[in-house]
Amino acid sequence: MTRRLAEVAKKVGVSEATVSRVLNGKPGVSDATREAVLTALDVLGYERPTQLRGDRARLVGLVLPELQNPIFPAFAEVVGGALAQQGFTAVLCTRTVGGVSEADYVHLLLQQQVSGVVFAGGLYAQADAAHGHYELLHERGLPTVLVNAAVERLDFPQVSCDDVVAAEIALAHLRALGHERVGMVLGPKDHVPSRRKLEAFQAAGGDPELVERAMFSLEGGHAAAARLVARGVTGVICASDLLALGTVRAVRRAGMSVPGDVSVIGFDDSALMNCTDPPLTTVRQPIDAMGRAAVDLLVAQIDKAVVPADELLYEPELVVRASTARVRA
Amino acid sequence: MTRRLAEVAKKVGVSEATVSRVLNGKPGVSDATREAVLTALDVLGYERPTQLRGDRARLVGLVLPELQNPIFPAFAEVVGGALAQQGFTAVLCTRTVGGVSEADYVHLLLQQQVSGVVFAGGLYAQADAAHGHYELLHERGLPTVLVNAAVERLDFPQVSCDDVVAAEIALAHLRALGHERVGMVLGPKDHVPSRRKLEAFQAAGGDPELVERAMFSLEGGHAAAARLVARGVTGVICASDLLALGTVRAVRRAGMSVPGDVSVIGFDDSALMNCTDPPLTTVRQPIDAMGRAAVDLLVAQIDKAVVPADELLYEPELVVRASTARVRA
DNA sequence: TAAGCGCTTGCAAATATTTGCGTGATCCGG
DNA sequence: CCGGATCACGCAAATATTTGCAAGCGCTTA
Repeated sequence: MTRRLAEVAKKVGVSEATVSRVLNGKPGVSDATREAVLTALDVLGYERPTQLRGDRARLVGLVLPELQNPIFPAFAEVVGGALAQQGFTAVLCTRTVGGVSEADYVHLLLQQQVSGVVFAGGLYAQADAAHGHYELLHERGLPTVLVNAAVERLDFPQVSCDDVVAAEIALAHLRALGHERVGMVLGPKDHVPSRRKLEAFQAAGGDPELVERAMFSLEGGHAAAARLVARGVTGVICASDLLALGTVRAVRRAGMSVPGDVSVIGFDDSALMNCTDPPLTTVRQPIDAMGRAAVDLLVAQIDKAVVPADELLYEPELVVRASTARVRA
Repeated sequence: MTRRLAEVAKKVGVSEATVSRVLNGKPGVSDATREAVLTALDVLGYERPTQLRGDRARLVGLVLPELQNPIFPAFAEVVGGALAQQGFTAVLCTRTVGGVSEADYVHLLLQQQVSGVVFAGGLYAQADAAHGHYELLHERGLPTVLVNAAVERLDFPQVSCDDVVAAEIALAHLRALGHERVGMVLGPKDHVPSRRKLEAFQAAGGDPELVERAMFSLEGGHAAAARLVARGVTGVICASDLLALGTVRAVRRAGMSVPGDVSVIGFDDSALMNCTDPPLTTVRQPIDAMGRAAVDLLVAQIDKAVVPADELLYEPELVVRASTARVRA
């Protein structure tokens, strides 16, 4: 099989130079010609030399809801590193105020011919309306992994932190310290991890009356926790560290102290939570292991392996610092 | 099949010039003619030729040294958002342990046919060795902007925070509080912003003997600050908030308190620095303005405008919180 | 070490698109 | 019905893009 490039060139009726340019994605080739060459390439079964050549770029979309919460950069770092080791590059997609929506990003990634997509902390805000783009991915057979973002109806492989365990150990910790009136500050109503935590909380005997919802921000946590504090809770379990920090602020604003009057537990154990005032007791997600698993699952799909659409549950662990204490007598 | 624009022109019975004007939305075409051309365009399935770099891959590389320091995610969010508004997508490139090097990322981005690259906090660690990939970008004429990462020899447009002012206001603040023995914790020796801060510090009468270097991490700050504390400083200016947090830790480890015995000033004003213990006095970089400026500069280059390779200096401001206090009598 | 092969690349010709300018048509107010 | 202003549009020059030729490069083989 000599002159492979020449052969293709002949078939399309262009010069070798042109085929070469197409192969390397060089500019200076019209779209029509490029298309023709690409087609001929496939027809002749030309084995596209390694890497991204004319082939799908070795890009992977990493869709995150935000970067404000330190857990997401941390996760991006893990996933980005793991992907790099496998020869992929992460395309970071973050929603911004007035910016691009998650669905827009999916279209964009599709256009960029990404090899796969990892969603972390997905689009809960419009749980019902906006599943269209997930289905689109599914139809196109594009490798996809969901992290902490269970979308029940679709069967993508999923990697999650076990929210049931998280809620249980948090509640158990507070109970062991003698707390009876324990409240919860969760994310939006359709945020699946929050919903799961709520269920576990109730199942363990938590009072569903003492549950507040908030946007995932410090300010949101502040507002929600203020309502809880007004109702006399002595312990608060939060769905993120940021919410916990907001809760601390709300407690203080009410003239009380953490953990003197109210104990606060966060979730994630994101960076710097041991530098806060007070150092935050929190439930750590094993993001390192989760990120790696997500990448493994994705790469397996890209390599055409059949990956079961199961949900891998990772066990969280309690990190006790100084925002929880024995309940005041 | 040739003369595609001509073909359309013939079909409608107008000149190529007119079709061209319609295509580009130029004035000087009657509504009726415009309509006719537009229709013919659809009928013939005309596809506007796309010059590769402009249209095919509206990607922009965003190269960051890490994501651990909250300033980088914050910056990524600003830049990503600004790019999205202009119709570009950010490809996040972060160095990771044992992962891809900055030079590797440049090659990768080049292969991806990105429209441009933004470097933030660049490759100072090998100031002399590793400029090759910058030169490569320069040769290829790829739009590039450097943020806080001055590379003197190359002429890329640059956006930076004014380190001289930063050092001056930090030192002035400590002096005003009566501090005489003020030390500095900087980044690696060839980190340009650190070098500039050092120069300004000395120029303002700071003692160059009381300057320590560290890797940009909390632990690095801890180690460097410990040496300073042992030499009896009462104030420490740090080159990042993370270093400052490490410094706080070092002070406490030495059995002293912040700000009671030692005042600490950070740099960046990254997120959550008002939740730390103590809330950190720090020099704020206007990252929002800087990120936007970087994107504007980049897009201008992509649009073929001539952008002067100047360095835009942004003025930092002091944010006084609770890690600085009057020197102990 | 030379020769051959497969591919890449500089260059210039060919081709396509945009734009400055002028012409002729049309529209108005005398 | 005329003169002048305005506008759409084509001509052709200017500019940009596409493509083939052939030289060049790096590799393997003789």
